[in-house]
Amino acid sequence: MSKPALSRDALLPLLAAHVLEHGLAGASLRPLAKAAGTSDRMLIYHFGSKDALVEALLAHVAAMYAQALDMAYPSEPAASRKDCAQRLLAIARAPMFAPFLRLWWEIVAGSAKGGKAFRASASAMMDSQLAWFEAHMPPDDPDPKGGARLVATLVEGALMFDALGLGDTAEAGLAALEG
Amino acid sequence: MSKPALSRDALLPLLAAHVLEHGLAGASLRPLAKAAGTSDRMLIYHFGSKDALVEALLAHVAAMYAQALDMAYPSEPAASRKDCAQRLLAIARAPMFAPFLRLWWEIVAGSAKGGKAFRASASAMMDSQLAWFEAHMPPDDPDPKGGARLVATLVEGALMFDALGLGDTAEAGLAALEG
DNA sequence: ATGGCTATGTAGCACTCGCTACACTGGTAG
DNA sequence: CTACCAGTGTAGCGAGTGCTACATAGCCAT
Repeated sequence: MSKPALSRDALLPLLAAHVLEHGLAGASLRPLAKAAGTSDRMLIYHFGSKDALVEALLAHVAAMYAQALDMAYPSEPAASRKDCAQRLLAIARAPMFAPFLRLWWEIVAGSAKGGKAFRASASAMMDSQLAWFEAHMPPDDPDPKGGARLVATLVEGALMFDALGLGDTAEAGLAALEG
Repeated sequence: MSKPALSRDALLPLLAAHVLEHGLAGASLRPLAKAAGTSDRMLIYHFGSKDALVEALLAHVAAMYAQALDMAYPSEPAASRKDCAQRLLAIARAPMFAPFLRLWWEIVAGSAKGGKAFRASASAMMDSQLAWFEAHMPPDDPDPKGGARLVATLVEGALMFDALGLGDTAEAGLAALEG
C-alpha cells in the first residue's frame, strides 16, 4: 500500500535481460547490479535478499514468457495433433525463444531440486504454454484438453533433445507419431 | 601408461554419490573432498582441475546410469507404444531413479548452456536409454527405432512435468495418446 | 527550520571459491 | 645408503560471495 516499490519494476526488465543472456546459476549480485546500472547494495535494498530477488525475477520472466507467446501468435489451426506438435516445435525453435529455453532448463532443474520459486515460475510458464497449445489444437480434436497435454509432452520432450544437441532424435520421434 | 591414476577410480563413486544426493550446481571442492574422505588438495592433484573432475564425474555418472538401467530390466514386451511409454514412465518414477533425474535436469541445463562435458554425458545417458527403450518396444511395432524415439520423447516430456510437480499433466498427456 | 523518510554511495565484514607453495612421508631403484 | 618420486597434510592466496554499517543527500509535512 504505502510501499509502491517503484524501482523494482524498473530494475526487473534489466535484470531479466542479463539472466536470459548469462544464465541464472552464476548470476551474482555485483554483475546483476552492473547490468541494471545500480549497485549490489541497492539490489538488496529493493528486494531484501538475493532469494527474494530471484523469486521476483523468475515471476517477471514467467510474465515475459507469456507475453512472448502472445507475440508469436500466427496460427491457422492445425490439421492434426502431429501437425500441431510439429508446428509448435518449429515456433519454439525460433531464435527469439532460445534464451528462454536456456533459462527454462535451469528452472526445471531448480524445480526438480525442490526450489519453491523455481516451481512457481515453471508452473506459470507451463500454464501459459498449455493454454496457448490448447488454443492451437486441430478444431476437430475430440479431446482438446488432453490433446494439448499430449502435444505439450511431445514438444517438451523434443526440446529436451534439442538442448542435448540431438535435434535429429526429436524429429524422428515426432515423425513416428501416428496421425 | 606409467600413470595409472589409481585413486581416481576409487574416488569417483564416492564423488558421484555426493553429487547425486546434493546436486552438481553447488558442489564445491571442499565438500566433495570431505564426502570422498580426502582433501580438496588431493582432488586437484588427481584430476588436475575442477573442470576435469566434473568431466570425469559426469562420465562416471553416465556409466552408473547405464548400469542402473540394466538392473531395472524386468520387462515383458509391451502391447503398444502407449503401453510401452506408460510402463517405462512408471519405471523411471521408481525411487531409485529419483537422484538420477534430479541430476539429469542439471545436466540438461548445462548442456543447453553449451557445456561440452554436460553434453557428452547427456548423450551417453540418452544413448543407453534409447537402446533400452528400443529393446522394450512392442514386438509387432512396424518401426521400432522411430517408435523408441517417440516413446523417449513422450517419457522425457512426462518426466519434465514430474519435475515441475505436474505429474497429473504428464498422466493426462500420455492418456491422450492413441493406441 | 526541523525532523523524519526514502534513496544512495563508500567501505568493509566474514566467508567460500578454485588453486598453489612448501614441507614431508613412504617406498622403490640405483 | 642415497636419490628420487608419487602421494599427502597444512597453510594460505587472491578473487568473489551475500550482506551490513555508516554517512549523506533530497524531499515532504509539520
